[in-house]
Amino acid sequence: MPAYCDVALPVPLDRCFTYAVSGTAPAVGARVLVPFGGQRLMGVVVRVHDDRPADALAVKPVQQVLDDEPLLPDELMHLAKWIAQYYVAPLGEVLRGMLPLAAEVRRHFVYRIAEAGRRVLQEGATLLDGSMKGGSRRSKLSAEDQNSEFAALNYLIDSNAARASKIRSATKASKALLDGMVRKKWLTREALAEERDARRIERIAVLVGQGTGIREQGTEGNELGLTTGLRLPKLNANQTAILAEIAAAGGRMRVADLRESMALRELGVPASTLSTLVKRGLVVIEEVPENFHLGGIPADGKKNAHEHALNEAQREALSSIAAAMTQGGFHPMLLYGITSSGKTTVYFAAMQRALDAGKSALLLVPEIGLTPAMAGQMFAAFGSQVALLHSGLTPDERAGQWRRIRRGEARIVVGTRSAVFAPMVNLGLILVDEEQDGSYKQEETPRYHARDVAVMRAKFNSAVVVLGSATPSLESWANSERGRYARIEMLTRVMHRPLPTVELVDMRIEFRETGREDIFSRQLVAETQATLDRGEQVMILLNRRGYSFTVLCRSCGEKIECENCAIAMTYHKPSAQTDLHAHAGDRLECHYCGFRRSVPKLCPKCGSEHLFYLGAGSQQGEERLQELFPNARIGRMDRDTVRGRGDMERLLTRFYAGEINLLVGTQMIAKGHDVHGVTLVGVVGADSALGLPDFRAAERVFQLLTQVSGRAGRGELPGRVLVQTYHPEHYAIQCAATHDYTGFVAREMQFRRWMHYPPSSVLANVIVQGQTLEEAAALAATLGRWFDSTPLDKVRVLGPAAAPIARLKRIYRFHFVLKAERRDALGRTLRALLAYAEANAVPRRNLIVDVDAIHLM
DNA sequence: AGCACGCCGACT
DNA sequence: GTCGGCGTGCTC
Repeated sequence: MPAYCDVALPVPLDRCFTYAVSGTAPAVGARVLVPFGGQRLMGVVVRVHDDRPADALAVKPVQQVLDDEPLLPDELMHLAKWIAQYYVAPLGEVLRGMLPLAAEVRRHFVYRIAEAGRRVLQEGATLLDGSMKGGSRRSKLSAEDQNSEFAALNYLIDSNAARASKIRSATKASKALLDGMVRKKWLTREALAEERDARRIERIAVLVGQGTGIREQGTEGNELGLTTGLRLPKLNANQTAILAEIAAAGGRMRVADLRESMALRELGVPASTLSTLVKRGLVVIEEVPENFHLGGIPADGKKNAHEHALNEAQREALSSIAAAMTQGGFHPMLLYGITSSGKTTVYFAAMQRALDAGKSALLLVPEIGLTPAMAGQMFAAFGSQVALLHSGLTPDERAGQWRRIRRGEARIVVGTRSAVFAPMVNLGLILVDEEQDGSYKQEETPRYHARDVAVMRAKFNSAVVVLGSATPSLESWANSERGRYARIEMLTRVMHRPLPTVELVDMRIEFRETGREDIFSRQLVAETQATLDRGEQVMILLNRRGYSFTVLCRSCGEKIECENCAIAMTYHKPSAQTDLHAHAGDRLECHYCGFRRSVPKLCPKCGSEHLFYLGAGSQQGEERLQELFPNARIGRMDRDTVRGRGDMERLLTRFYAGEINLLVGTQMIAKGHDVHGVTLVGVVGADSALGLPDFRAAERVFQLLTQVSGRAGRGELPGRVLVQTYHPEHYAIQCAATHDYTGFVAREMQFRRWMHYPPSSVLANVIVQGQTLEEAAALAATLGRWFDSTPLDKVRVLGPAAAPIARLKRIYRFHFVLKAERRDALGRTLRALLAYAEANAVPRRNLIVDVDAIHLM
């Protein structure tokens, strides 16, 4: 019987730890609770063995095995190891990201009184007196806190050990105060961790007498049909109403639903009425683990309903995907379908085919793509087989969904980035919608790209993976050119609607002719007016939020920078009522760290009063549009007006209903909304990104322009797009204007080849950070010396250089960019670099390794 | 990453 | 002389 197991723990260490097991060894893939340092952590067993560790004395025992069977199937363990290797990330941190079951373990500390604490308490009177006199004295504690300390000591002398929350409620002693007492050795603290059932308990009101046949005897007794044989106590109107409600629901009803329904009827039945009924024995409350609720959506949709509506291109796409599934084995595919070609319909049909074949299917969508409308469609089509995984779930809900999927109850899963780890049973199909979307890349360790993980997962599962996009990333396009991905094309819009006509407005000429720096060109103003006059709708993309994105001092030339970041601050005007910010005053805001400050009257650097507000954001755009079109019904969509999920839906609903006929916003408005009344799309300042020091700038601009253009003409009427630009000759702009994806790709590939950027190379960004400029520079120099002195195997290194954002949240940053022709060479170099860093006092926390970085900031 | 342990300044 | 600040180094 194996005596040891290796456990991956969620700590930034590139190794596992060995623990002793007693009795039956846990399975690989099971979670365990283990002591680690002064804490208890949840880890995942990665190996069970009998190899006595070199330092056998140090081995501690596993505290508790949390899963009898592997929680993570082999497939996901394999995937985790691949991610750890590929992204140079600790396995334990990868596994933590895969398991949304943190809610099932409760970690806490218990406090006990120590010898010193008892002494303090005994000598309490005198000590207290003494210290009170010193009142202010050395201790920063207030008299109140000191009293709490004594109260806590008194409390703990009675109750042997207690948790912080308990002590707090009894004595008002905060956790910080308790930890202070631990430092003074008055208390001891012990880390504990234990399993808990994360399922929500739901309360169900059940009529007493139900199931005895009484109810079924029907209406002869009285309208409640439950009185026969029972002495009917006197009931008031509220009580009768509740009983009637439960009876109408068949004698059992969730308490939450009951409340809802009583409230809806405006009966104003107080919650206490139910407890009265319980006390009187007429109703019992059952507590059962919560099941999944569909909120009244029909459980099973019409089978293959979507396939009826398929056009020829869609049918062909579907049959390619279906054929791959039938054939079996790993089939990566790129679905290149122009905007409004109906990719979503194909996804639905393909998922249905997977179900028909007894397989499960996973649909990944960008963060912003999982709208309630989309969720509604999923439920309508697949009913209770659907599980949703998105950032809006509480940890408990997430755990609940995860379990449903793991048990095989949910065979259709829709979710954002981390849903790529959903524990699907019999996975047959993975779909990645908008595969080029940047939100698939996780911006913290492990820095994986969900699209690439999806491809590997499909490979490990011999499944079909479909990457869908109107503007595929260059990486995916290159893979399809090389034949690594099969390419499916859908090049016509549904109903044969024409693509919108795109016209460029050269803002240099506009300035020359008007002599003014207006946000909106004369042409855009005129066409907007004409479109609104025809009763049609307009969307205007203004891809910066706030009012002005820079405040410049005309005297010294400095821009006002954030205190924490090397970033110009954005000016936000006093709130229009559309802003949801609680304190939406006149302010400057840093869009990277959230820092806010008041708007200075004088330049903070030189004291000049000649401050100049530069560049128009969406807020200013809205204001200007209100001046230009006083009769338009204007809406604004950006992070200031859309905070929660519901906000976006509400705004879109109003837009859809025509309550809004002119919508201005940031790139949020470009993503996938299907509003049929839009016939004009205006694009303002989207090309400013072309000036950024970012090798993907042109690709991003092209994608954004294509996406937002795709919002025009989705209904009966043809669409038109006006793009205001200072770079009308740039190929990203030109190709977007002519709907020429392949033309764009050809030009951009050439650039990437020349510069050895992906997909002509593989790339990693290594950021070196420090609290001070000196520290960061010194660490960067240390690594720089390694690069200088080490012969690298087909890896080019750029740097050290100041990172494009040289300071972020008060951290100074330098970076290296590594480019290699081959993946394995890059990985070897990164690992060697980390080894050198460890050996040369460069702490791991000062290094960020970003493999396949999507931006180099 | 936590969290321990250990060395140093501030105040009785 | 003690407390509490925070810099180094380890975690099976």
